[in-house]
Amino acid sequence: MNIGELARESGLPASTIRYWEKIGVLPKAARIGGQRRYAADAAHRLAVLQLAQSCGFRLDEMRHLLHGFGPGVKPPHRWQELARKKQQELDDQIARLKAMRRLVDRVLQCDCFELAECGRIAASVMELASR
Amino acid sequence: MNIGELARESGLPASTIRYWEKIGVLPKAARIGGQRRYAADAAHRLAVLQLAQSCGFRLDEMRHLLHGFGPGVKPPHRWQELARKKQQELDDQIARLKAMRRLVDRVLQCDCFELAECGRIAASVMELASR
DNA sequence: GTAAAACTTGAAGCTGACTTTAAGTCAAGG
DNA sequence: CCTTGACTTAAAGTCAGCTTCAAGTTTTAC
Repeated sequence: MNIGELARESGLPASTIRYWEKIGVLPKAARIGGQRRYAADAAHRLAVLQLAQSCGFRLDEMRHLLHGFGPGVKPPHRWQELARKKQQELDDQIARLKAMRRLVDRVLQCDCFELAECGRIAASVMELASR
Repeated sequence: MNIGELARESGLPASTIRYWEKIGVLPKAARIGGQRRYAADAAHRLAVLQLAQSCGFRLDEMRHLLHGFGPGVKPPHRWQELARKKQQELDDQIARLKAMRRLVDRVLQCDCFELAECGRIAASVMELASR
């Protein structure tokens, strides 16, 4: 499989695949005549990376994700610290977004002319300040 | 009030206040001897903007937020479209994060050596692909 | 009156994650 | 064999949202 096919299969632009390889998120691909060749599971690995990315992993965190795989070591074991930390971050982020959702609700119910005299907005501002 | 006092009151760096003015998120402040002077409610307006920002509004969206205020028009009315759209965005993002949380859970319970043979990860990837 | 602190501006620099460009190399079809 | 399309690289450009810098001006305190 060359990079174009992998791009089509994974839904990522080829430029992104090259970029991920360049910064070490992907291992260096084997070359034939200078061009990258990928095994059949490459798309699967990319899918895992896309999953990780959409789970809020940054590229530098993702660099460590695929390294664990190999004979003798169960990767999830290596992932545990990373994943638990990320779980906490996700929980925090969900809580924050829910708070935002409530604030937007409250502002929508507001009916006043002046910012300064708006109790709902003031309350929201207080709530915000307390985080 | 000069920019330094406003910075202390709002908790924002002066550089950010200047930047927000420059890109039109804040109206141009009145000047005395070339230096910005602010009325007492300026900090409150900044707080509203910080609130909006932490509700996920980007700066270009925030540009419209303070415009509604003035005699005769209730700002929340103007905000409704923006806010409802943002509510939808927030709901989507919350749903996404919850899905991510489940996926990280699942990966943590995984116990296999190879990506390709991992049913849990594969299932997560499917779930990802379906969004 | 003078020195320090705070202000002013425009421009450049920063981070993260790419995308685009330029100039060149390789591969597949006819 | 030749054209066309896909590939290669390094380097520069992009976006958001600032921060930092340099050089100069204004205010404030003594």
